[in-house]
Amino acid sequence: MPEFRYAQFCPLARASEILAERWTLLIARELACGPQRFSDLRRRLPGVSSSVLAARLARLEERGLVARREVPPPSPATLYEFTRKGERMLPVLRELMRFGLLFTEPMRPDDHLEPEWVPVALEAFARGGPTPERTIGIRVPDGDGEGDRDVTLLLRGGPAGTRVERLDGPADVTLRCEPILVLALTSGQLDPVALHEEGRIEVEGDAALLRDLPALLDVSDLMTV
Amino acid sequence: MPEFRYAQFCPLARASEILAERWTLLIARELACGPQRFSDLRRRLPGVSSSVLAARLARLEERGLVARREVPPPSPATLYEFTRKGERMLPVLRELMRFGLLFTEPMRPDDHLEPEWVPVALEAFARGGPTPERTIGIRVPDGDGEGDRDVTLLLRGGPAGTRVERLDGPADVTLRCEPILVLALTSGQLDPVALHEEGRIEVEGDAALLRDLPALLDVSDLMTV
DNA sequence: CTGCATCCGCTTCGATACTG
DNA sequence: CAGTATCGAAGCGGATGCAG
Repeated sequence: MPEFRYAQFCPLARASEILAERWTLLIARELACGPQRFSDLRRRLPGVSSSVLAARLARLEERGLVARREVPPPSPATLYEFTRKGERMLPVLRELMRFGLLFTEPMRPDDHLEPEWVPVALEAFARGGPTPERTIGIRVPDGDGEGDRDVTLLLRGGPAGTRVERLDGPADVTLRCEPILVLALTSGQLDPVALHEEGRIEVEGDAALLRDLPALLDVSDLMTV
Repeated sequence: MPEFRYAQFCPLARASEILAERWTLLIARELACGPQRFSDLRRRLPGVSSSVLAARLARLEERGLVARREVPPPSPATLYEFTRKGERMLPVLRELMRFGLLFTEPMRPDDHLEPEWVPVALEAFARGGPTPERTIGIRVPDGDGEGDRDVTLLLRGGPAGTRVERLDGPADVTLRCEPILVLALTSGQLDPVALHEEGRIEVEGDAALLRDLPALLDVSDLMTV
């Protein structure tokens, strides 16, 4: 299995050899959602071929960025997960997400959208400076087979910036909506009060508090110029 | 000219479509050194074919990330440079450089090393927290045709972190050495006093002050675990 | 079922040659 | 100097096969 190399003594070139191949960064994003099986990854990455996925995982493992863990019976499986070294990719993913906001809209006809991407993305967009002291809960339906488990997160504003916690809990206001609406709401493109009145989102608490969403995140800044 | 697309509504996927192709990130690094001509880029990126370089530049221009500027006679040329939008790539380059440090050593036999990469890399490694209040000058010889112009920079420690200025000026101590030694010196792998005694580096001022280099930068942290 | 390996047709890449 | 043209090689997506 040959591997491409740039003849350059430069950390950027080394990073590009490892990460800048087709699918590799998206595999990393999936692992940032937690350990995944081979078949999970195939389902969550429509279009990837099994041979390429196997090759990428093997390469990441060989580099020490990803480890496999065998889950014993009754439902045996191989889980792929980040090593400590692999977690070093997370800041890279963060900046790529922030950069990519410039090109995210419009949605394209066949675009897939995995609910679990929402918390990972919002972590990347969390504002660093002081933000309004609000706790906003977000739930997006994870409708795999109508099991209707929600992906949940808490956005917690504060003087040291916004923190994202991937769990459910008490909040000043809680929003439940399709993942496709999260970007428009966090950027301020769509008004949560209007959406609530139209019945396109579910809100527990005062929907007007959701107008603070853009203040908690860098989304609107990152989507312009 | 077809373009690859991931069928995913996700900023990371969009960013990967644009940046995670062969050579694109390295082209961006060159533009981070300043405007460049087509032939500059070819020389600084050994191995890139003219057709791929042209295709990448065309794509970056079409995305609004890079602009061309015509320089009028007497020495007419086309310069490629970042747009404001293109400068949004810089944080991505920064994190990739920081990640890539894990895989930078060892140098490979045919590795090229452009002196102008040094200031760009050190900007990426500048420590954010309080650092010793020292000003350290670094000069690396840019021996293109023995013109012996140096690439110069100042590393300025302070309570708000280390700043990197790409210019010459007064410093507590100034180091002049081959670019290949900069990584070993800034990570603390090699001792500047010993190197100075061996005559492998030139120093103006007290060579012992160069032992503060690792404290000004994140290099040693980023190269481990 | 899961976790791949193999084959095939298509796209992309690298090297060289050539042009305004 | 700034690219385009060409062509063999490598990489990729999709389908299929197969062992545990």
